[in-house]
Amino acid sequence: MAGRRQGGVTMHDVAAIAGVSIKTVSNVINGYPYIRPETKERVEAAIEQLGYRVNITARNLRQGRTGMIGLAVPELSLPYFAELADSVIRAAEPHGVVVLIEQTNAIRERELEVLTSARRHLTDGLIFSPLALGAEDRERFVVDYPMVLLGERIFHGPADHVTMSNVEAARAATRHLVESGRTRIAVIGAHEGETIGTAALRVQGYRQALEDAGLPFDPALLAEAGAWHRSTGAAAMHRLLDAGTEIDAVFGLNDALALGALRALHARGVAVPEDVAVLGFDDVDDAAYASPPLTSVAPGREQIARTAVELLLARVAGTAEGEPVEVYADFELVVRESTAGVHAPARA
Amino acid sequence: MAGRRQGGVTMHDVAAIAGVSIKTVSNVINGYPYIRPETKERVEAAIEQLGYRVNITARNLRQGRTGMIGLAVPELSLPYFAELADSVIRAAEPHGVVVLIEQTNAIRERELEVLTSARRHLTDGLIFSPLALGAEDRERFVVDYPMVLLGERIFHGPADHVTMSNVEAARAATRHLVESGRTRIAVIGAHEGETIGTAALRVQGYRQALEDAGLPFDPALLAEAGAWHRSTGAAAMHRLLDAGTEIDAVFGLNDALALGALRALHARGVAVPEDVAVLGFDDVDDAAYASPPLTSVAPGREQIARTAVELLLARVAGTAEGEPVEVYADFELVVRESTAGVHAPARA
DNA sequence: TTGTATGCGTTATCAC
DNA sequence: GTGATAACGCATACAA
Repeated sequence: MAGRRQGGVTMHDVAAIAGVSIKTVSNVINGYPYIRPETKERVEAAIEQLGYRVNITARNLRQGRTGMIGLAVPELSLPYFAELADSVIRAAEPHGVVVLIEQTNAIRERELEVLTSARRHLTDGLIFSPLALGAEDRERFVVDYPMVLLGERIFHGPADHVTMSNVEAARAATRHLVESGRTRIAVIGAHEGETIGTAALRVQGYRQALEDAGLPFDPALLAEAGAWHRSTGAAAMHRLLDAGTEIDAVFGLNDALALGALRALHARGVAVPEDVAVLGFDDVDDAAYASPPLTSVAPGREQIARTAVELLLARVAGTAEGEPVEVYADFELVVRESTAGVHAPARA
Repeated sequence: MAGRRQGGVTMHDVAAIAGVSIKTVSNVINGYPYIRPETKERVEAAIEQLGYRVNITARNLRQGRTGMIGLAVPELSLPYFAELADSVIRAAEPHGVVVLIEQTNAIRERELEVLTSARRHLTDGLIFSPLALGAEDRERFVVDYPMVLLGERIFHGPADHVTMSNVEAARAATRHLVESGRTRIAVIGAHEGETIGTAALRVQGYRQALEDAGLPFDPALLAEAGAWHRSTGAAAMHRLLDAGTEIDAVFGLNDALALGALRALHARGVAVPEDVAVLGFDDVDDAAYASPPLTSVAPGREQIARTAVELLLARVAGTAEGEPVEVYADFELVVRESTAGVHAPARA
């Protein structure tokens, strides 16, 4: 018995029972309009009786499409990507498309493998959020299937790209801190020497905002954090405090970092927002429930997901052709308690 | 050009270039040992030259297996399920199996749809964590494909089942609170009138622990929360505080509820753990980074994922037959600051 | 060691 | 309106 699973009942069986040809069964299933009602009923009865379900694999082979798209992200344990995956699945649903999720763990080899895997033949297209590959790998992204890139690793690449205005968003976030009287704003999550990627763009926005306000830029306020997790955010915050650097605000380059910093500040008895304001980026669900609730930049996740799915499916359908497009999703600064109040300048 | 994507190069093309038959190409790809080295080289060269990749859909149709399993969960935005999905994907990987995630949003119709969808033909089996369906739907779970159930909605059902000892775990958690001197322990997330499901089991463990300690059970300490989100946890906590119920500990039936309660306590100026201890369930990543860090029950997520995948694949391969099995994963109480210190009884 | 031929379960192209 | 029949791309029994 260990062989015949999944019913094994085919269109032929249905056709035999209904006393019609296999083509007619197919017609009924696919909603072909010109069928005599009684024929249709007979077929439907047979389908019901046998518990028949179409074999999608066979249909896929025949049609050359699978109704699946791939989504490659670092890992679902990271709330941002879990929420992104949620949004992508929801966005694909109305199109009758399901999502195959692949985790790369931000490992270079795995990201390369995603691009060339035989699985690419199993999906109609790929939404890819690389974290390890970058501009220097540009030619690896030249592929023969529809792809939409997310994030800040590749710009003007060979594929459609959905991203957000990181520089502008970070600038607006920093401006918000400046406007509430903060002058010694630390940044957690910097990647030294990097000129491309999320960190670099957000630091750039931060510096622009300082410049806008006529505030000096102090490198001592930049704290490194390779992986953007809470633990690294907390560690970086501790380092800043240990170094005795004067600080009245912290800009975590993502929420995990900011929440980690929040935790460290709390542990050290630093009051938030009274002594130090904290601001994050991504507006994950957690942000609203931190103590105090975390001010954060909402990157328009739903919009990013929807846009990515639509761009991808348009390429799949062949309705979109030509040059890759670049879409910037809208962002919004969500102000909460962690940056509340007007601060008296550190040095009067 | 909007038609021929994905190369469209087949084994026939490779065979033609290599000057061999399609069978030989197939042999090379599938690692058939008895091939003359020079033949193999020629084939590999042709594959390289044409950029050929096997069409998995065709292979699937031929072999009657897809190398995919389905994972149906409420939603990935809930950290517990995001982390579970992560673990399932990782557990499937060494078996060369990928995971198709479907979200049910805990909606009854969608959970039923998962069971009967044509997509079931696309996966070799299903790992299903229902939240809306229950024991009364037992016969809906009688299906003709391999399935492993997760959670606490169905016991002794028609499919393999991986779960945890909710009663024991809740009992151990409550005992921990009792042992640190707490006597007025509120529970957040109860589902009134429910006798089955996660909430009922955990409340049962809570009551057992009270009984063990000779403490009375006070219904006023049970706070309802339909959906187990932070917002509902916070709301329930506020209701308890508003009601003036005397409380020196809170047991959130999951971490989201506990974190919401933590937030509410903080907002009301109640000190944790000094005035009120807080304890959660699931040990999601957030728990360790709350303020204060949240004591929680770790439900053995990795073990659950691994066991589920292995059970499922054994059924798929036909190496496991016979009656459904029921596996209880190990749990562990992770004690953190939110329950620290020994509390002086509320009433001396 | 390699080639030929058949079928997996659909959909599509024609006839009828 | 409906029915034969040929693909879709691969794996495999059977030959050679």
